[in-house]
Amino acid sequence: MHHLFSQIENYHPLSAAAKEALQDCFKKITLSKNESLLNEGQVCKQLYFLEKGAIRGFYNLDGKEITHWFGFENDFVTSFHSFITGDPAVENIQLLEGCVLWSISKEQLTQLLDQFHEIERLVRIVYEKYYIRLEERFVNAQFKTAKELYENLLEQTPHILERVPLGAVASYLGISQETLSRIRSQF
Amino acid sequence: MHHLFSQIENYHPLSAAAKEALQDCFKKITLSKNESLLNEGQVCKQLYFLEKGAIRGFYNLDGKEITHWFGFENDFVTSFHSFITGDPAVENIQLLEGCVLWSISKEQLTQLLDQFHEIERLVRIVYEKYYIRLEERFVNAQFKTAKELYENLLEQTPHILERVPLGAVASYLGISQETLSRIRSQF
DNA sequence: CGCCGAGTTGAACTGAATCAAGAAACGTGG
DNA sequence: CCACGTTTCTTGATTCAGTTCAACTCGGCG
Repeated sequence: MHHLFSQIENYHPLSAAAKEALQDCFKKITLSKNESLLNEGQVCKQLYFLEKGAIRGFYNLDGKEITHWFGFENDFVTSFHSFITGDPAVENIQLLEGCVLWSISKEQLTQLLDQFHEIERLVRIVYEKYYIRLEERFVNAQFKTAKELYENLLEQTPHILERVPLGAVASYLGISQETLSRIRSQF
Repeated sequence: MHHLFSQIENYHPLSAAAKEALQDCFKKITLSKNESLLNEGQVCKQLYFLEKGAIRGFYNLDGKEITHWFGFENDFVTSFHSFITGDPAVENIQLLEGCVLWSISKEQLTQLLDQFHEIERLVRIVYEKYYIRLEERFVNAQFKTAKELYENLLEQTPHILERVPLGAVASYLGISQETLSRIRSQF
């Protein structure tokens, strides 16, 4: 739990009271490779903090699995759309490795947001960071060649290439697995 | 100002005190077509609410202007990355039509976030909505043909096609102006 | 009236997808 | 610890959607 809070306080420091309240909510989960956190059609009612391991979010398109995000150590993970709106998720969340997670329910989080201004702030700041991440990825994705996308990945998030099957990386970049394989062989 | 608050309270209702404080901060601005709200290299220190008109955000890539978002009536508008991080913006913000805007500075907003939990919540909820929007657009953009992108635009945001020059729409969709022109002629 | 920006149309080119087959790596049970 | 089947990755040949470059049309505005 130590680690969880040191990461959280990287975003925004918390009072003892707020930490205590959070402590009562977060539950530790350990799952093994290939297990699912969420299947499409379900409503995502949990927010997770990923302490150790790797996770992917993917959806099905014409019989293919399109991975649209990865989660690694110290990432917050959820099916954002479903978690916020309460709609059934269109995506699946699956473990790429055995993982150690901390879980909190939407209900619990909502209560904490009511009770603690500082937790509302924490969440606001986390959103800012994640919005910027998504924006950067979006701007990057458009108007870049497959080779440039690969180079960006190599520079910015090389751990993805090391820990994730090629097919998942390819769909994440928006290119075919064959193309990614060919590009990689040039390096 | 009436209108501004009715829109804001669509996201989250506010107490009289919070509204009063906001009222003191928001300043009305009227600008005409083609004027700039922000140029690349500047730090964006203002958040705008767009009451009337149309705006685009674009950046330069290989001598081309890539429009990556549009703002219309009732949108919040800023150079998000720059506003949050304080880094110089890579993008420009330009009016596509004459606009009526309400402006608040980052400094002012920061103070309000400290004073009012409910404003912190308002902002948090606005972020959620905008994050979901961006996510949807991102998922849409990847793996769709030019024709599908056009059809989506027609269905979901036809006002963009009606109020924006074709070249800007094309770069927004991530396709060339010529391709967009050809596709449009098929309908 | 003639210029200028915006949009259209045509022809050639190309990056990446697709289809197809084979090689390597992986892990599971005998 | 090896054999077999499955999944993952590579390589080749072909095809195609969309880009690029270039010329042309159209409508407004000084």
